[in-house]
Amino acid sequence: MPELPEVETIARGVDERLRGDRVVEVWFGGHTEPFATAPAKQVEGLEGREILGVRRVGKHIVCTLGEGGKPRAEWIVHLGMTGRLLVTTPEGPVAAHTHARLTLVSGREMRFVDPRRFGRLALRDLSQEAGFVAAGAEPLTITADDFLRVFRGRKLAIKAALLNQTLLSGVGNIYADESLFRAGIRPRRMAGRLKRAELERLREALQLVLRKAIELGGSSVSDYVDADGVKGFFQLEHRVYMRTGEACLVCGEPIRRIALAGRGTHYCPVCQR
DNA sequence: CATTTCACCTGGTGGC
DNA sequence: TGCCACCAGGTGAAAT
Repeated sequence: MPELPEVETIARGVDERLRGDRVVEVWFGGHTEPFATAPAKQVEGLEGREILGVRRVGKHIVCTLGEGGKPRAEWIVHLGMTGRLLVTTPEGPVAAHTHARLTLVSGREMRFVDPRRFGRLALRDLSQEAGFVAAGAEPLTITADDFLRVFRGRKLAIKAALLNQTLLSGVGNIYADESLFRAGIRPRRMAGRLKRAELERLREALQLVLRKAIELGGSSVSDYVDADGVKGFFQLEHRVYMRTGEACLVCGEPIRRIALAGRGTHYCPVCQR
């Protein structure tokens, strides 16, 4: 489900609602896949702690837990393809595939739901480990020079490069396709062969699309919802993603779909060179 | 090393 | 209706 704008929307929503709240009790479901850190260690880091803040790092949601205002641990949630992080009341019906429930002093509850179980939950004990940092550059604020540097010499398709989280952290399939369309660049072009002007167009298109998507609460293609269960609206602004065979909104040519880097990739053969 | 492919899961859709 | 193939917002391990 979630790329940078969706994760940002959820992180902001959880931060607004739960900052200053305190974890009373943690419940975990029986599936093992979501646990990148042993459940017992996660319980230890969470229970009794105050939520000092919640932020997005790449596609990860980082909840800082502490005592007396001092950070002691980070609970890191990655939503995979179908993960949801919801703030609810304990009485609300529990959705299928709920893997974690955190009851809070305020009487609310935070839930992690993920049908496909590609999502991951981890805990970093800040007395033993450093805080979580992204592997790649931040797409929203990367400078023109750094953007050029990221792709220089790369012998892979620009679409594949955009999806590589160690280069940029946060771009996924929707926003890769949408930014390449707006920059007029074919997804298969080799990253290292793009001209300076093309890469600058791409950076501007990417940042525009990401900012606009955050404003609209993300893209709800099938089942994405924010921390309150509310859908986003950026899917109404998609120009190529999941529009295979439909007319290009600029030139009328049918939008094409190819497989690239194992992902469905959508582009206009006329507008993108 | 850099790059590519595929397995990991459930659920929805569309063809027969 | 049932069955099956294929597809889906991601990523890491294995292969090349």
